[in-house]
Amino acid sequence: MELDARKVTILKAIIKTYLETGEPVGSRTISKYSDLQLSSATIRNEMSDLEEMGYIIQPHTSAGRIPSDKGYRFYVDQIMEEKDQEVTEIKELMVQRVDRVELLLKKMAQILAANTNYAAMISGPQYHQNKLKFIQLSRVDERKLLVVTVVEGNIIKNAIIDVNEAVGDEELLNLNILLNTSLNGLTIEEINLGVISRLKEKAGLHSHVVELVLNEVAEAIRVDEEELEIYTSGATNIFKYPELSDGEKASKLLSTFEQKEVLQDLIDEVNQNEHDSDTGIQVYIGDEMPVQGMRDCSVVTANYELGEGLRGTIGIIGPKRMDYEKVLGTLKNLMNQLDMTFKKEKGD
Amino acid sequence: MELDARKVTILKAIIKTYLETGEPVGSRTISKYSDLQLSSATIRNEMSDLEEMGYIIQPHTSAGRIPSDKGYRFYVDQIMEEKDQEVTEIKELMVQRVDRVELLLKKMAQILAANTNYAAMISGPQYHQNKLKFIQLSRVDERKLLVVTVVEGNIIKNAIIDVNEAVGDEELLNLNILLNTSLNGLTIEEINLGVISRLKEKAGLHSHVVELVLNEVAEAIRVDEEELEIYTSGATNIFKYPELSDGEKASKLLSTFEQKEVLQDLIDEVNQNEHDSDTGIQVYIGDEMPVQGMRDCSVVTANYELGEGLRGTIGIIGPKRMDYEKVLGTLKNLMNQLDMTFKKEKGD
DNA sequence: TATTAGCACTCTTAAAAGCCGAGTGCTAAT
DNA sequence: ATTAGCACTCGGCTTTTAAGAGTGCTAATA
Repeated sequence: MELDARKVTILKAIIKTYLETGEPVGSRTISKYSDLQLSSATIRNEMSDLEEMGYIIQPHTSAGRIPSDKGYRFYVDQIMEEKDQEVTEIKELMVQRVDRVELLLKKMAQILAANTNYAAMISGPQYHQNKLKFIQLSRVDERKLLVVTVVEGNIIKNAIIDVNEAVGDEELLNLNILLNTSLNGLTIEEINLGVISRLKEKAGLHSHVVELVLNEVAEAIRVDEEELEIYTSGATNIFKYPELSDGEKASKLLSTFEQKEVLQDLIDEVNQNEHDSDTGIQVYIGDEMPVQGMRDCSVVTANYELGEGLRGTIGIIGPKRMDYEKVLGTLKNLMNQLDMTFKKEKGD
Repeated sequence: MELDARKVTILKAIIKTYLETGEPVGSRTISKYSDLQLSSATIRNEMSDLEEMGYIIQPHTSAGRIPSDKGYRFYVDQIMEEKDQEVTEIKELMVQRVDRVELLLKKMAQILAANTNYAAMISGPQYHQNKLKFIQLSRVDERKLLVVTVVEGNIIKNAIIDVNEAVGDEELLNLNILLNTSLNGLTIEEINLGVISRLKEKAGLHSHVVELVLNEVAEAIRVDEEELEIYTSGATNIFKYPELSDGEKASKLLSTFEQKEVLQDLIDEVNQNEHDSDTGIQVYIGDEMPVQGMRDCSVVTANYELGEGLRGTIGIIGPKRMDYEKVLGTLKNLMNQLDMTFKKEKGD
């Protein structure tokens, strides 16, 4: 059977209506609603076809039709091509002074959740490829040193280490100079054994301290990786959608959403796919969802990038009947904003 | 009417049973369950009395009784006196290397939620009275300086500031020395205008930089205050309690729990009361709860202290029929662990 | 006098029955 | 190819019914 223009129109009308109401939509509704002047009987015939083709489903005889996952997929693919703008008020909020990436992400999650009325998640940046920008060693106690590590993108990590040896002021200064001249500009991967042993050699007496410091640098990265920095917001928005908010489902869903590991899995999965590499936006509908326990939902994901190689993932999670247009619009918009903001900062 | 020993026994039995089952408990149950050998009829009479005295309630005629808030209160006060130990496996988890307070708190919330099967919240430390321990200025770009602030308790804050003037290496060194000699050991409040103007004077040429740095120091504190650092975990545990998990209530509750401001209000309230100043543990039951939207719950709060003046609040939120014994035990235990850990570190 | 047995009564909850209406599928007419 | 019309289906809602748990009261008992 052919999916001709009229069928497409009707299918779109069905999905759109369903997105709004959340109720199965019947032939009469479409007959009145859509601009093509057809009787409900005709619509019924078409709907029958559409059902046979797998785009819509009847939850039970004598109910209207609801979109199948395939139907949603069709719809999403359609508007993916069409949409591209729509300016939201995210702009103003972005202007606010943000000095820590963490804060920015938290805020972004909140904005997204508030704007879309769905749940939002944002993974913190994973910065494997990042260059070390700066190391600073300072004494805070007799035998405690503060190690501050700054990597490209101005991500700052602190750690306090116990050293068993006394380190004089001058020695400390030298260590700082040594560390910075040797390591700055290198990526994490580039700091290999060769570099390290050379470093220790030069450090002479205090090679032990160097070792501790390097541990901290590595640790800072490592911790960050396994720490699953994922910010979420608006989880309770799901209560706005009856089909998700009955006890059983809500419980499972919220629990899933609370488990950062699971979200991490989702993000990993998403990053492997990357099939719409243009914008990096992907949509998973229902059973397409890689994560068990969210099979009643859809998720729209996007990759963001803050400056050099600092990239992470955003996800909007909502019911299958989520307003894809709006979500896609909002996301694209946010991406633009981020781009602008960080281009500007870079240009400064 | 007198609350004699037998009434107390019966009351306790009722509450205990109710805590386990979550269902109204009838006279027959108690008659069989409790060790005092009485017929259900007698129990009924006593229950009637207890109801009249306000300790228990009949949700409707011909249902069993459930504890009133007053009843819970009685019960809690009883075991408050009794309990004091019970070692959990929190210990092991605490041993894990924790260098950032933030991480520790997150982990604590998780442990508490997992251990109790209720929701847990922990407020970050509020450190008004804290002494500045150390300031470090470093250059990261031509015109950008990194300001690292360490306060007592090894809380570290970073900020990057733009300076419009070039600052040479030597000048930077001098500024560092100046800042540290002038400010170290002072509390935030002690850094007043007098100190500041003296400082600027000494800084001479770079008084502008000093100003920026001080702004950052202040900002670091301020941000922290309004940033509402509250960590939560186990919100979805409420689905384990049918009386909380019906759509309406669950939604309201979880939303409340998601709003950090509200939780902050709760904590503020708690801190004003402080009536059991011994352990700082307080229990709010039902309508005693300062926060609207959690009136169907109870919350057990405690104050923790990490080292000098670094104090915050912990809350366990669950149904009114929460296992007070366990929660109180767990909390006290955690307090001890914290004390031990930080005493030890201090002694090191 | 305190306790207990017994019984009628109440009220909730669960299941069953019945009704309503939206929506379909099919047929016949246009 | 489209439409009108009609019988039929089936989920959701309300009402009814039944069952069960628990009480309160009274009268018997120790």
